[in-house]
Amino acid sequence: MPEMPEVETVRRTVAARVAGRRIEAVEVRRPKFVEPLTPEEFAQRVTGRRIAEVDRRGKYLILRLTEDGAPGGARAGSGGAKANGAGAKAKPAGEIIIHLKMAGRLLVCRTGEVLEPKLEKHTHVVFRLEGDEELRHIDLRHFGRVSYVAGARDRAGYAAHPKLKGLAALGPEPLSPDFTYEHLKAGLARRKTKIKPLLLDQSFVAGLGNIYADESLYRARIHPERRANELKPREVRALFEAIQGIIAEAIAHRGTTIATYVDGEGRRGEFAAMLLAYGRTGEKCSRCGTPIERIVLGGRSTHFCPKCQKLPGAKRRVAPRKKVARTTVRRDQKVVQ
DNA sequence: AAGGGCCCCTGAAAGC
DNA sequence: TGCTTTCAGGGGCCCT
Repeated sequence: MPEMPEVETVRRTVAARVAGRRIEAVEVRRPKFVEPLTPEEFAQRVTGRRIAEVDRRGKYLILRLTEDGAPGGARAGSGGAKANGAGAKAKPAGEIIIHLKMAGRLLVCRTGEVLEPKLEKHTHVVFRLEGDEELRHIDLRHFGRVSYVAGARDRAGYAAHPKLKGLAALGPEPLSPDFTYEHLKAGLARRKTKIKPLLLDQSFVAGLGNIYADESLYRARIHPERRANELKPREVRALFEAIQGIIAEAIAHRGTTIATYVDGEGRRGEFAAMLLAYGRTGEKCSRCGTPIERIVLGGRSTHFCPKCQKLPGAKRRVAPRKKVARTTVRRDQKVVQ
């Protein structure tokens, strides 16, 4: 299930293969994927354009197109797509925006290459490129979307598209300079919701999905049902570092393959072996040996260590009244002053 | 604002 | 063995 590290891995592998190349033809096999455009409208807008670069925001992939004026320039080496555009100053001509949802793939294939039947059956959009290769959107679950926006590429432009409200509302990238400890602290303080569902909220932080939310909380030793605004500064700090650490490590390992995920060249990710909580129900916690538990939060399976990730309040059922009262008073006085 | 439920959709796994 | 049911999951959307 592609989350940010998987989508970033797809971005890198796809960019290295398609950046700078012209789209010769488009085949839309399932019209619903390009809605609200019709297959004809979608093909007409995209055909003949050049893929200047492949970008990413959260879990969205963005193919930036230019008019096919200048030759594609450098064939985007290992450095990725962003370095492109130094030579040719072609005009921006719109963007193809792809969300893989949970089972989507973006594969670079030779033109006409026949894949296994299951993949052929669920190939929904094919971009035929110059140079005898094609970029295929394959989705076993049919949840994904391929959208087109003209020029704009700003939040307002995305917000106007019926399928891109989420992109328009994305929060900061976890590895970007916008995502700071202070930002996280302030954001958490404003919310009373449980921390796990909040981490899945793409407008809060972009790119975390079920796997990395669980892993981040596990690493930070925070129970998934803790209220966001009740986390202590130490815990917020730990969470901040856990999120950045996990995401960076997962990208370095080219993502996590549980079932179907592969990158733009069909390779699996290697991070699954390093997961310590997600999918490890009943297995021993790597820190304390307690069996990992699974609960459901906001409709998502959630994995955690009940000993390392405690829920305060659940166990101090018989607190000595005197002490509690005194502590409260003291705290109140401090706050008032 | 929070949270529950539903929906999209298919394949795998579990149940019978 | 084979058929049927359940579940998983990203994220939008509606309702309370």
